[in-house]
Amino acid sequence: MAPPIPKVLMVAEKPSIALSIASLLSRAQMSTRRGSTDVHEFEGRFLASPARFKVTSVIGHVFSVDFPGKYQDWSATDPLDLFQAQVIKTESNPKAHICRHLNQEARGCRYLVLWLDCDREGENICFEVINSTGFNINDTYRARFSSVTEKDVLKALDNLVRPNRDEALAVDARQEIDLKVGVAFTRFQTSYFQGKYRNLDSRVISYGPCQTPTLGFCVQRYLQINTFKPEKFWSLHPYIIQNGYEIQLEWKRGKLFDINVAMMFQNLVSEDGLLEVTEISEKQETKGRPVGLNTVNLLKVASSALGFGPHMAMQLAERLYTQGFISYPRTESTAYPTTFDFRGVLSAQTNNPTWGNYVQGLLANGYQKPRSGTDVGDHPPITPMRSAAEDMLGNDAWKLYQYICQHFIGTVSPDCKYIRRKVEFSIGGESFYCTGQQVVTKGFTAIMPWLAINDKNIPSFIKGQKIEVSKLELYEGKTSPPDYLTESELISLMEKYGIGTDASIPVHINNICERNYVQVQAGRKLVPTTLGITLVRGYQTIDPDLCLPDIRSFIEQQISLIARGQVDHRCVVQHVIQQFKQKFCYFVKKIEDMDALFEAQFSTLTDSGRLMSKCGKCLRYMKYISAQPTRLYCGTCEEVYYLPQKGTIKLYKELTCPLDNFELLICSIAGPDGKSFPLCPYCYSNPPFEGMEALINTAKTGTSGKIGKGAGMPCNLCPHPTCPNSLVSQGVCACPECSGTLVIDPISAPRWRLCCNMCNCLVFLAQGAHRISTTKERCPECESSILEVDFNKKTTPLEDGTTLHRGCILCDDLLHSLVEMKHGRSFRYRSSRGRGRGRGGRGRGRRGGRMMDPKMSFREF
DNA sequence: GCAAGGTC
Repeated sequence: MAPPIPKVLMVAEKPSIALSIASLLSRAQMSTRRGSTDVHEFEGRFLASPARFKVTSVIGHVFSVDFPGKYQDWSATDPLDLFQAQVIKTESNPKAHICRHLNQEARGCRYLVLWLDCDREGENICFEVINSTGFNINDTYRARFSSVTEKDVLKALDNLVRPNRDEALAVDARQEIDLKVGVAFTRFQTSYFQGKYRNLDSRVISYGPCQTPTLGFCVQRYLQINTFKPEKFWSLHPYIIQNGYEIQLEWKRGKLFDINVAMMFQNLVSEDGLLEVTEISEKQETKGRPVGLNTVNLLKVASSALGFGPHMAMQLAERLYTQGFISYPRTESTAYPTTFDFRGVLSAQTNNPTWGNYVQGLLANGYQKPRSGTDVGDHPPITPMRSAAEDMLGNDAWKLYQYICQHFIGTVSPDCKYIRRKVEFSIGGESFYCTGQQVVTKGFTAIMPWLAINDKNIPSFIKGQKIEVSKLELYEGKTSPPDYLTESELISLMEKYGIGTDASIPVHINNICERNYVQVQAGRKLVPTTLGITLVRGYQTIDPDLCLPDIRSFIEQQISLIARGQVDHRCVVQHVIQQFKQKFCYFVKKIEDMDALFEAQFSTLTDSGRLMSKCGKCLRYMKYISAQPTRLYCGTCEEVYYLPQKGTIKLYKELTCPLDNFELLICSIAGPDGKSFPLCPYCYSNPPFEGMEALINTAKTGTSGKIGKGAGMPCNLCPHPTCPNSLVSQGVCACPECSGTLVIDPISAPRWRLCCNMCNCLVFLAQGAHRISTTKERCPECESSILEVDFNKKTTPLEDGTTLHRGCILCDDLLHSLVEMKHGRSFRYRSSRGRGRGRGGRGRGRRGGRMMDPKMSFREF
């Protein structure tokens, strides 16, 4: 029997590329099935033999690096240890199950062909795929293609190479270095400064080899502005009247910074009084059409002309791309591939109401070959694909699409040509001039009118002609500081210094905004905040390298040694990590120098905040710090207690926690979906019962502080057996929507409600009742806590006009009829499911060494 | 809660 034809697995970097490659190789004769990513199958030839192809893709990196679990606890890890820590690779997107998908698709395949982007990251993803599939390197090939065109794809398949392990290892090195350096500095800074200053409004004080130099650029400009000393200058401007027009002439010397010298020239000129035309020149100038549009230039235009931040611009571009209106928006290249179908792309634009006629003209009269640009070998420049109308895209996306179209049309339009005239004059031994210009060919500026050159007419002169000075002005000016860095300028600087990539530049800018280091102001100018300025000034004081762009270039240059196979990967990582470790140690040693700057800018906890509740340790009042993250500060014990970050905090009836004697607080979240719950400030940060952390982490109350070790246990999660505020006392029944428990909201009167202690579920009870409370009794049917309701005398539903009623909200007809679910789901006793398991919870303490289930036992009704 | 890099 003939051997079965071999199967070839091909993997691309993203689903769209897999689809294109499969369509090209199969001439659209493939079958497609769904998986984690689509798989396209067809028959063809591979290595000169018949073969069956399967083309699928990853979605970017399969893995990312992290520290093992034991390093995840901030308080239990010395950041210094991170430099020596092991790093592990975990799946970047566990829900996508890409690793499993690749492994499954690889089964029964003889060969692996990797169609990843042709850069270091792509090479690294090659090995991620190899590791996920377990292919032997001898059966693994790499296709190198610079565009997804039939010609390129076929050429790549005929010229397969091997994946480049050195380039992949360079990326591994970068990942490890970035992780260790970033996380170590971030954790140290955050822990050091947070909780020390009241108005420090950032939850994380991050450091990163890209984000920090990015911030550095913004602060550098700020410091330039702040230290700028204006200087006076003077300039001489003679005026003449020629053919009835008054013209101001420019001085060849520009400006002078010494008034005496300037006045001397003024005298010379005014004594002469007669200008002589010494030179008349006319020259044709060209303003060149643009090269193809790459991501960085798109982002710059989006920020400076359209008012979209890079983050938003990329989101819009991404959507336009997935909807097929534009080509792939992440590219560095500005050169079109030789095979680019200009006519096809132009033809799609002939119906556009704004530029359709212009495009028809280009098609009829011949469009220009675009300027050469640079080809980085990634993707073609960003161009329109399908034609669109404004109502198909929405306002913002339309603006971006419009620009992309205009830019593309501009690249195949003629250059703009204009005539520049210059007339030079002499008087008293000084030279002056005036210029004018006249457009001959609008060229691409017809379609990109914001780049148009304005005509400026000057009257005609004759060489040797003498003209009287009508007025002589000695202009006094003042040098002015630069303006804040615009986002567009920042993008240029980042590109120039190699900070980030086309895809990550928006992320870094977004980061420094979100961390509250800079703010975007009108005109998309980046104004650093006090925090941003203080951080950078701190680095400048301790170790300026930390915020300079060279820190990135150093890493890049080191890992390039690996990529070129010149130095062993481990050696480089060790060397670089050692350097950063030393910098880190020095930074830690000198942190007080930075702290001095913080002290000057921010108020310490001790001198701020209003008195709130009593500390259980020293019995003195603690101060409430309302700035994020909200917390209590005990000045006597010098302790900080974090609080829920949402809602208002008040003292709760001067009640105290039976465990630690701290006064209880009540947190109320306003609004129709609001709720309130008591908490002990000490227990909230330091849950008293073992095993609570895991539970707290699953509670989606939106209120847990998530700060400090084990933060986030309010009383409604507390399993204390006798405290009247604990879950055990206040819990009523299982939440119908999650695994939590419904608890009485103690201050919800008269709109009585139960709130889930884990999710946002709300259940409204008898409205207007005087009092609703739990009792120690339990419903024999469903084990819910029996409620005691004291109805209002006027509105009581009880027949004899009495007000007191006891019952189960699920099984008691009267109470159940008064229950109303917030989101309209049914809420009733389901008798068919395993009840009576006898796990009576209330009043029960520890059993068999394990914590009592704090969700209470009536979960399974 | 932490970096930077892919992509969605």
